[in-house]
Amino acid sequence: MTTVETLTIREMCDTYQVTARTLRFYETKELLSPIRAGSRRLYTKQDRARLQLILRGKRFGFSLEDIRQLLDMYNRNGSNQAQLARTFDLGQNRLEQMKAQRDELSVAIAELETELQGAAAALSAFRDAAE
Amino acid sequence: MTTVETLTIREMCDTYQVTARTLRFYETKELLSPIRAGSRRLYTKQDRARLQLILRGKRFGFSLEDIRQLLDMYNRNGSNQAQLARTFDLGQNRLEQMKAQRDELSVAIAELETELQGAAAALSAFRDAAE
DNA sequence: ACGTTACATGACGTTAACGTCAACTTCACT
DNA sequence: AGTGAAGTTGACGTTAACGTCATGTAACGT
Repeated sequence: MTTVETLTIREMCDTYQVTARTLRFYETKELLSPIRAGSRRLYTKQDRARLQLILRGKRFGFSLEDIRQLLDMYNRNGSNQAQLARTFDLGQNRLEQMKAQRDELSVAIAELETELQGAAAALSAFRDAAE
Repeated sequence: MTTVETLTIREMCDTYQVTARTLRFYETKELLSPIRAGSRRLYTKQDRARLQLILRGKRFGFSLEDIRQLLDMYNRNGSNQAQLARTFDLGQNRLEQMKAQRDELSVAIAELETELQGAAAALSAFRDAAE
C-alpha cells in the first residue's frame, strides 16, 4: 500500500535547493503550512506545489508578501463575490505589470544583443591584428 | 549662449522620481560620478543616461552591483583584449539570464491569463444569478 | 548683515529574506 | 541504555538599499 507521499524537511531541501531555515521562515510568513507528525514537519504534494510557485515568483522578483497574495488567489476559489472581485483586480494589475516588464525586458535584450555584437567585432579585430 | 546643460540634485530628483539620498548613495557605490561646483553636485547628460540605465536595471530586479558591472560594460570600450573578453562573457551570461527570465515570464503570464478568465467567468455567473 | 533655502557629510535606523548558533527533543539503532 | 542524526524553537547576526535625523556650510534675496 502506497502511503500518502509526504516529504521531510530535509528531502524538501534536497529536492528544491532551499535550506530548512527558509522553509521554516516561509511557514512563519504563512506561505506554507505543512502537517505535523509530532513536532516534525511533513510536506504534502500541495505544499510542494506551493513551494514551486513561491520559488518561481521569486525569480520574477516578487516579494514574499506579493507571492502570498497570489497564492491566495490561486487557492481560494470558494470565496464570496467581493473577495473574488478583489483578487481578480489584483491579478489583473499583476498581469499588466508582468507584461510591461516582459516588454521592457525584450527591448533591453535587443539593446544588449547589439552592444555585444559590437564587442564581438572588436574582439575579432584584435585577433586579426594579432595574426 | 547655452551653457552645458547640467542639473542640480533637486532637479534630478524631480526629473527621475528619486530622492537626493538615493543619488548620493549611488555615488558612494560608484554608479554615478557627477562633477562638482564647489561642493555641490552637477549632473551632466551622461550622468542622466547612466541613471536611466540604473533605474531600468532595477525594474528588472538586478542588484546595484550587477548594474555597476553592466554600466562598465556599456562604457568602457577602450580597454585591452582580456578586459573586453571578460566583459563580453559577462554580457553573454546576463543576456542568457534575461532571455530565460523573459521566457519564464511569458509562461507565467499565459497561466495567469487563463486563471483570470476562470475568475471572470465566476464573476459573470454571480452577476447572472443576481438578476 | 541676515535669514532662508539648497546642499553637504556623517551617523544611525529600517525592512526583507534569510544565515548562524545555541540549547533542547526525538527517533532509529546498536 | 546510550549515541548519533535529524528536527525543533528561539535569538541574534547579516546584507542590500535606502530613510531619517543632526549638524554644518554656501549662495541668494532683501
